[in-house]
Amino acid sequence: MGRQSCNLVKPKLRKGLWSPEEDEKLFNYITIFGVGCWSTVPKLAGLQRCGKSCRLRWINYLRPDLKRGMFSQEEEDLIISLHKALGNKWAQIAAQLPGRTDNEIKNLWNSSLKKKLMKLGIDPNTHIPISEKEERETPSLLEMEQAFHVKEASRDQFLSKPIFDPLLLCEFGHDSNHSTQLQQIPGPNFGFDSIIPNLANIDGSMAETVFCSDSTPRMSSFLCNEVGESSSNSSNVEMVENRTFSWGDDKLDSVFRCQYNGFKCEELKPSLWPDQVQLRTPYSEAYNSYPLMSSSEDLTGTSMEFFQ
DNA sequence: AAGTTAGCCAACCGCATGGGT
DNA sequence: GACCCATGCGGTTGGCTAACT
Repeated sequence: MGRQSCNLVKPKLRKGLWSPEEDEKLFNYITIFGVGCWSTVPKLAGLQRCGKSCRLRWINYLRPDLKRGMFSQEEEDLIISLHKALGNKWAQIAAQLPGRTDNEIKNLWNSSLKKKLMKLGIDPNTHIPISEKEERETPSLLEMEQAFHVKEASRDQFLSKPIFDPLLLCEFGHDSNHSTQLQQIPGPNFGFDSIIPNLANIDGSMAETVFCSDSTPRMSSFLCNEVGESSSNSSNVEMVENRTFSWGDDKLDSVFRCQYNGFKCEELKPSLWPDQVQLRTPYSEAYNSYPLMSSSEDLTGTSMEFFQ
């Protein structure tokens, strides 16, 4: 139905943290008269708060049956299994944990449990092991061809062409402070167009909306466009992590990250090298696996090629 | 010591729902 | 059925604090 929030109806109402005096007034009122009509509680209890705020304060903090302190391992396990079954139904989850509030559980989930699961390699949203999930989601070559609209190209042509993803980190150009420099991929030989609309055309040329000069890495061009900047200055692109590749044993163990005006824009996670490379873009929360990648031995000032 | 960053938690906000008129 | 109102729920925000630079 949509209604005005209580503070708009009564603009003089107090907001923010509760003082001990307010807590005492509310606690005394509820212990004497019990929980009834919340909208009348503030007036009767002598509080400059809206009923909604009083209800929340009581439920989340003042209620005498609340359990204080850290969550036990058993409670955490229960929350995880309940979340697996119920999803973000915090009230339903809280109903299974006496003395715990939905808000408390939600906060625990967002600040701690999510990260714990991710560390264990489990997707906190689906509760599926991430490796298994990626396996399910990694497209076949045929799917990739279809997904990227390589309609005219024959399979052989497709395979022979370097695969180009405009968000790949090597597109960020070089960092003079580091020994390894990654520069432009050959322009016209893209195997498929971008997942990003209007960035690269099917023939491999860049879309017209990209305005930065040739000397500017295309990723930053894209980002410049994305944020509607009018300047082609790429100095806003900052390499926040740029460790030297280890190519000697065909193993790549570093992760690159870049920021654009503080916005983390992508990571390249080559843990599956040499069979796959995982890439995260601003458009994908999860890493997507892309098959194969090869490179010339000396990356300095050279291109990287992506092929099957 | 001062500034910055990250984590945590309390509280707010908007929307959905259900009951009463 | 339409409207009003109270309550409940889940997502988000803001502020405090500790850790880090």
